[in-house]
Amino acid sequence: MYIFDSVKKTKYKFESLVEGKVSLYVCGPTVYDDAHLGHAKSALVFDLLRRVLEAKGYEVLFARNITDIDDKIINKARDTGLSTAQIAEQFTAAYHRDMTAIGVRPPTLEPKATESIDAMSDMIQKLLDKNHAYRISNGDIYFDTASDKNYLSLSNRQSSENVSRVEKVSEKRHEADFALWKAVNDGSVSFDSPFGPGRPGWHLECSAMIERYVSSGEGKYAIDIHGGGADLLFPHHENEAAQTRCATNHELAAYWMHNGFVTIGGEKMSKSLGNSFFLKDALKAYNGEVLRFYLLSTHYRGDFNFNEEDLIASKRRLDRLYRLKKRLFGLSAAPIETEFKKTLLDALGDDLNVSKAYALIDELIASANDALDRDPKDKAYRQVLLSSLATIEEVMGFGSQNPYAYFQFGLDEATKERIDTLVIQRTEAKKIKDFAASDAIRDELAAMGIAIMDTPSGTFWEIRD
RNA sequence: GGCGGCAUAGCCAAGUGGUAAGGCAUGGGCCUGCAAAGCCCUGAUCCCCGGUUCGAAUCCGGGUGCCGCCUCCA
Repeated sequence: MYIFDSVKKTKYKFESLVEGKVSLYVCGPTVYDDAHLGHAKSALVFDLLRRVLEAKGYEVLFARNITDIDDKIINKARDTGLSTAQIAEQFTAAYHRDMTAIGVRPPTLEPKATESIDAMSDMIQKLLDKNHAYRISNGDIYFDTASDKNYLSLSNRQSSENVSRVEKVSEKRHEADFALWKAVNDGSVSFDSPFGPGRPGWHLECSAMIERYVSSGEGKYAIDIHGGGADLLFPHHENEAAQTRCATNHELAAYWMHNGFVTIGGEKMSKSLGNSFFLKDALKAYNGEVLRFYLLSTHYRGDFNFNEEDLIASKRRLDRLYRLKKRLFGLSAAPIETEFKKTLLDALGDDLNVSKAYALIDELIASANDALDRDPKDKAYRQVLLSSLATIEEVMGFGSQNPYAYFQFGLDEATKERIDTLVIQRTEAKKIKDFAASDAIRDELAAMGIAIMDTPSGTFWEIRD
């Protein structure tokens, strides 16, 4: 397994801290709104990484947090008249629903910020004890960036001179110092702590939860891999790393991985730009697996420019996998180790070279169709093929749906029945060689967006894009 | 201004020294009553200039263009 470390900017052979085990932590969502395609991309990338590591035999501890307390959640609660807990609960459920739809498996651990306040208090206390943090008169506690000689080493910034746009607080020792704890005295949402009522700083959450739930203890690093979107490298991950480094005797992560952005028209998709494309809306028009296939189709480190034409091209590519599945429908075989699995994992093991993996899948499909044309009854071949397809489902996370249902995405039962009836009528017409009638029915179906295909085992139909 | 990324056929996109994977679209063939599906065939010398090398899309230097981080952000 090779991984590109986005801090050292080099691809390295991956060696886990503990033989046979991997700890992976990814920054999860702040649950104040629905997930957009950028959230989906990030979740998909690390879901794929986790699947690949597992397929390679590692036992993976995969943690992804839920930030369920934050100014944005408070604002949303105020705007809607709901409580922050209700907002957080609502959008956590929405997040889970959307992630499930695109085949992102639930993480091993999903710690919530509000349930980890004591872990954060512990870390703040350690930082205070070691003089890496200080308290100002209103009760806020700040991290002293100047006290960490390695601060800015993660994001490769020379000095904090350019880090001047953080909020101005006169009592801060340095402009770059960031809040660990915000004291609350006005009765708004707060949590009890040894430092009085208040709320934790965002950067602190991840460090504290990693230390509490994931860290293996006293090695050189707390965890193997820390992941997230490229926009988190600075300041979020820089600050996380500083907190962990100063509060404990270890660095935060042995490897850092950052995924590129989803862009629209070449510009980063973000809430602040107002060009967000919500996953739940995309899911109304497209099968979740199609979105998974599409969003994973290019290398994770590059930016991903979303557009519907490419999405349709991806859908057509995935369609081919499902047509092959139709040809094998109902067949099963005991899984065996295949050469395909080895080459697929080799491709993905090279810093998740998905393009290469997709090419292997395309080639598998073409050769399988060819082989099935020549000899549909070759049992040994079918066993190998079924095993290869099972590998695709397990590692890539797509291809697991019923192939007939896949091609009926979005149709209601009445429409399906209507189509089935027409197909039967057409078959009857064909039987008596009334081609004018059968072609007329085919045209009628085409007008409904339905394509039909005659095969040796019967006539099948598909919805067209 | 500081730091970083990207530029490969109509489109998407692999490929870090030896003469360009894969997909979508296009055109052709086989198959088909005709189609669809499927299979096969079909296209680029890799942004520009210079350099290193027997040899570079791949390394170095200089340009041009686009994007991102530096503020919450996947």
